[in-house]
Amino acid sequence: MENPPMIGKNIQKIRMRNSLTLNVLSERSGVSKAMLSQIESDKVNPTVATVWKIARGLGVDLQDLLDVEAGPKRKFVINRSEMSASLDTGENGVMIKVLSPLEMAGDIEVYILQFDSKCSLPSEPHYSGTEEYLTVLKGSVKVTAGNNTTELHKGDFLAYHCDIFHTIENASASPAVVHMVVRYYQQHHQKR
Amino acid sequence: MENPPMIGKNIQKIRMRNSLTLNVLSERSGVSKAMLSQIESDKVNPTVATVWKIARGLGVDLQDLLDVEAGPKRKFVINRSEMSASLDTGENGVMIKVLSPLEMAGDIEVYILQFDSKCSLPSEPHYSGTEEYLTVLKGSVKVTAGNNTTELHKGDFLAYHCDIFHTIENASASPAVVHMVVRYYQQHHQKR
DNA sequence: GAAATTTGTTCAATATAATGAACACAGCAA
DNA sequence: TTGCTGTGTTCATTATATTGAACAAATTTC
Repeated sequence: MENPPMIGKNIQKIRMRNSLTLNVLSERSGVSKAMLSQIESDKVNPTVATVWKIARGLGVDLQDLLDVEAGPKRKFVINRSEMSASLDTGENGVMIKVLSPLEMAGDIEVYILQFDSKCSLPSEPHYSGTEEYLTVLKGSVKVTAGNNTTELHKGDFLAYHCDIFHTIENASASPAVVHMVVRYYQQHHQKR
Repeated sequence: MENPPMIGKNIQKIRMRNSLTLNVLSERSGVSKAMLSQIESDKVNPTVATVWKIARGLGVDLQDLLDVEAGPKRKFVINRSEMSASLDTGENGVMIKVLSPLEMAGDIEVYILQFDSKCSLPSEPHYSGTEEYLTVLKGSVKVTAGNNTTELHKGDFLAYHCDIFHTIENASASPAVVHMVVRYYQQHHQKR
């Protein structure tokens, strides 16, 4: 969204579609008829509370009145060879492959984690609201978040919040492979 | 969304997370420091234009400031045995295991797809904005979306929009296994 | 320690969102 | 024609969002 949203036309479109009159919408929403007219012709900058009332009166969600720009559809193919070089985490024995391309960073990221025997991968807390989805492809691992430990074996799936310190550990004598998805609810950006 | 949104706390949370001061955010957004303070303490009903400026200054989308508080934190462990029975798709030869629990349906869903040799899985268009993330765990598959076909081999990763008719096909003579994540951008809601 | 800088908060003034009433223009009935 | 009922638009007033400056409290600097 590059420009301030043009809510006026959206509201009018939805109102027309439902064959509602300004008087009726005014009654249903609690917003004066005059205000509705001025908003629809983009003559004023309405308050979010007012727009919310209108959305309620129309029976739609607030998001529907704000311009939801479709945004460019993305399609990324990452061949195994083009894949970004494996990261080393300082902790030895863990190989991290980033499957998702850089353009998706901060939105949703996909990794393959390869654990040697007897090694672990600690993680700092991510941004609040972030979630991780683990699928064990080979071997078994122990996931500890806070004071909560879960043991996972091949084929198991785990979804958990990761805004606290957490660690993934392979305590067994054989290697383990984990598919991991990190999803950021609100995209983060550079620090000051 | 049943009550008018509490944008104040959301704005403050994001600003704090990025260690931004009111002065800095004021410069970046073009909204006065005084206004920012009052908005964060929910003392006024800001204009949509103002909130949009703030979102721009924070580098986030307008939706992120209006979003209702992120519900209860979830943690799901799905053992391989407890996993929902494999779905049959009508098309023979494709086994679909749903890793993510029912509570996550419509938000983000995780599957393991097992393809026998020479079989395919067609899919109706999902909701607009939906994306799929494929990781090939074994074998190779061909993904066709619209008139666009991509060939993937073991270890490859693919991210693509799936609001059009698309199909995943295993043309080879050996079975294939695919890890698939479906992510719905806007939660769908009831029509009027 | 005191002064200077930075934090976020309130204050009075201004710009403007929001309102109810009056308005203009339609279609429709006598 | 003359009303009459409904549409959406402007008008004058009120309510309030927004601002720059002044403010107090915490932190840094000398």
